[in-house]
Amino acid sequence: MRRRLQTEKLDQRREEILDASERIFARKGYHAAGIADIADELGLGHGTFYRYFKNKHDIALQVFDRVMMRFTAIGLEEDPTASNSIEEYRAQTIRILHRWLALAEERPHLLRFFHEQTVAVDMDRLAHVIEAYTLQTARFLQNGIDKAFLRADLDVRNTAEVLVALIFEGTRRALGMPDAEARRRWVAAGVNLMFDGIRPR
Amino acid sequence: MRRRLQTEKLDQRREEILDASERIFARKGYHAAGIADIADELGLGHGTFYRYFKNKHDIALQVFDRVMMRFTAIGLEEDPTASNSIEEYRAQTIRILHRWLALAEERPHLLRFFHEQTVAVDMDRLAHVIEAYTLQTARFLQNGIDKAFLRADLDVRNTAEVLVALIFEGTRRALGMPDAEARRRWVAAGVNLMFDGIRPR
Amino acid sequence: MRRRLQTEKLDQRREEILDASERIFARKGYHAAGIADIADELGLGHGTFYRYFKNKHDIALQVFDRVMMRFTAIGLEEDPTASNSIEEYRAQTIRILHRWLALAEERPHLLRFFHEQTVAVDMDRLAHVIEAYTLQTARFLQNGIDKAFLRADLDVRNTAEVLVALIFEGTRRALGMPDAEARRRWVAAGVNLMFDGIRPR
Amino acid sequence: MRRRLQTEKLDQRREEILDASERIFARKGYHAAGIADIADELGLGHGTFYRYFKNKHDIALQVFDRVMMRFTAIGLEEDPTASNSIEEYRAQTIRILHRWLALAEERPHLLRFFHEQTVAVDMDRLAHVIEAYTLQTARFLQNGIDKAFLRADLDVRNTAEVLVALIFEGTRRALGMPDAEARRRWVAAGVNLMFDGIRPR
DNA sequence: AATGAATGAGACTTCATTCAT
DNA sequence: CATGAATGAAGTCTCATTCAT
Repeated sequence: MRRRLQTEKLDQRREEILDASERIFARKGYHAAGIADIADELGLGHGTFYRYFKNKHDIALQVFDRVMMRFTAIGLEEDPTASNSIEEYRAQTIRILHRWLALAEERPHLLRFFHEQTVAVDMDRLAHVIEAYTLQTARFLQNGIDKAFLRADLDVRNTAEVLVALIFEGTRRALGMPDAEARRRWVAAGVNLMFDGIRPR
Repeated sequence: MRRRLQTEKLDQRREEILDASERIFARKGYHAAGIADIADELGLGHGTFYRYFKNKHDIALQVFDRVMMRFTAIGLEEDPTASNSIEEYRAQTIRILHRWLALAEERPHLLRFFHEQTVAVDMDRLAHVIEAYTLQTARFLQNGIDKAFLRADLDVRNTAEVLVALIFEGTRRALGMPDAEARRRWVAAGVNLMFDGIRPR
Repeated sequence: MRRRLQTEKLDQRREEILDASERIFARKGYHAAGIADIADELGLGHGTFYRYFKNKHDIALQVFDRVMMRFTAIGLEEDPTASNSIEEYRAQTIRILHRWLALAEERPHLLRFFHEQTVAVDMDRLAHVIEAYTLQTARFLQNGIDKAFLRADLDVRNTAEVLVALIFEGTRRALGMPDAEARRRWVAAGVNLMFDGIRPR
Repeated sequence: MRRRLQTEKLDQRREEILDASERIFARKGYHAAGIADIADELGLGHGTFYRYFKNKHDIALQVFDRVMMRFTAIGLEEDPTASNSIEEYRAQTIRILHRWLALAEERPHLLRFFHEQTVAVDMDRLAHVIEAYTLQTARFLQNGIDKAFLRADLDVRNTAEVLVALIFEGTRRALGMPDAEARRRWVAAGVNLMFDGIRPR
């Protein structure tokens, strides 16, 4: 029991360091961020790091993973078979995107990781996250085809990839936008394109 | 004439260094790349750089600009008012995308710059390129609306942004693909989404 | 208390580095002296410097200031109004000069700073020290005139400057002399000149 | 004869480079001055130097020697035995000092060499010049003693050294002064001190 | 004889990591 | 466990000097 408390305390400190690193990495980028910066952010000695993380790259990796997990959770917690009509799927899509936006608005620095930290961490790591997201998106599309509310001739795999690309790059842009209203219009334009394309009906 | 030859030779050396730097930066990223790496690539002394470029950042900037220019040229050399029907526009779009792919296939490392060098060079520089591309895309869309072969209710500005996001992120993915055939399928899926969306007609 | 001890230790190390730098700068001059030389002198890693001093120029400045302070202290700690007769002033002058000599003999490298480090550090810094010394000397002269043991027609300001020039340049020469006896004769010749000139009485 | 012309032309170029180097060294100091600066000053390629001078240090040495020679000439061209009275010697002294000032005023950069280039060139070289000057000054003093217009108990050698120190350091100061009038007053104060000291008669 | 492109030794500086306290 | 002083590898940049043209 004593041991358990000890461990919890350690885990808490570990978490604090991860939080601080997340902020610092987002603010300055991997290379410009120094271990000292993170230490200062917490008022710790920088030697203390090395009790919790092997080295700078190790911290970066874990920060990256944690950020990724937050975003992937949003997509993965939706049931790909829940929608039974195009309207439901459209609503579900918008719901997911708005959750992304909400997370990004709440923690504006998070999204920098998708794109700027790619060099620092394993390229493979990001590829893995993207693959998971693509598969999930494909499940949504397949569900629509099965239930005949999406075009039967859809190239599921590639279209899923296109959509994921759109989501990732889109959210990056979203952060540069001045206000929530602009972001919502952007999402609307994206969803319209996704569902109806640019050709007149 | 003597002077002219001299200058040409210098320009050639300058070009060689830019070429080598492009390769090295693409291979290792800005931070990991050392001046020495670039020097070795050419079999030159590293001091030679500083006869042609002020410092490391200066080289990075110029490499970045050169790469950008190649890609932007592709989009900007097409006439946004050339298409008079949806079929023509579709063909034009596919033509542009295939030119991007061709360039990317020919020089596989180029596209890394769009996304990984953003920290190294001015963020503004990339923003500027993207803005130019977005405006050009908007012209294409407006042309289609004017000639009634695109949906009249299109949010031109935001849709243009969405499409540019799609192109930039899409081409990045394209590089990770195994073969040209896969890339072509990806482009097809993208173009289909762009023109017709996922809803059945 | 713990903190206090820590700080003292740091200050001590800072002082050691200043001492070593003083020796090295005096031995080789600012430009020829490398950070590595100073590090070696102390058996430290050269990185250790940068924990105590911003950069090479910063060290030079502080060494220079410290050396200056030692010499200026000698002149400034005497009371310019203490002497009431020419004999007393002569004695006071000799006392000051012998203190300079003693300091120079004790630390033979110190005086090089007055003349050889001028380029490295701010020219203004030396000018400031000299001005302070000149003013102090002028006070001595004025005291003598007021008490009528010095010539009434003395150009106080300019004569003070001449004397300071003599002291500074003179002490530099003193260092090149073989023995203490030679130095004392030099000082005697200087003081004789100062008080009585070369014209017979 | 052809050979002679050739040689003259070379000597002329050599002289030009020495002139330019003198200006540049005086302006920036030995270390900060680059071979390129001197080359630019003349509109020459910097490789051309190495046809005339072995290396940077070699140029510095020769520039230094040339500058020294100009100043020493002033003192050495006067006859130490010419004066037969204290008034004549005083006039002679003032004449020499005013020639120094005139040279310094005409070429304001020259005097920097006495003091700031000491590190760059051999310390011995300057010592040699100073020794020559001291000997000459001693001859003047001895002449005065022999002819009984100077104090018989003068320590000739040391007083000569003191006077030379005064001249060298004094002229340095003179350069920092705002106008010719200020310089003249300084010289007057110096000469008064030299002849009569500060004690009232 | 003149040039200036190329060179590389050498100097400075940073910062991730270690380890004695 | 925490600390932060010490370290030195690694990287950038300068500039005197050489040498092919």
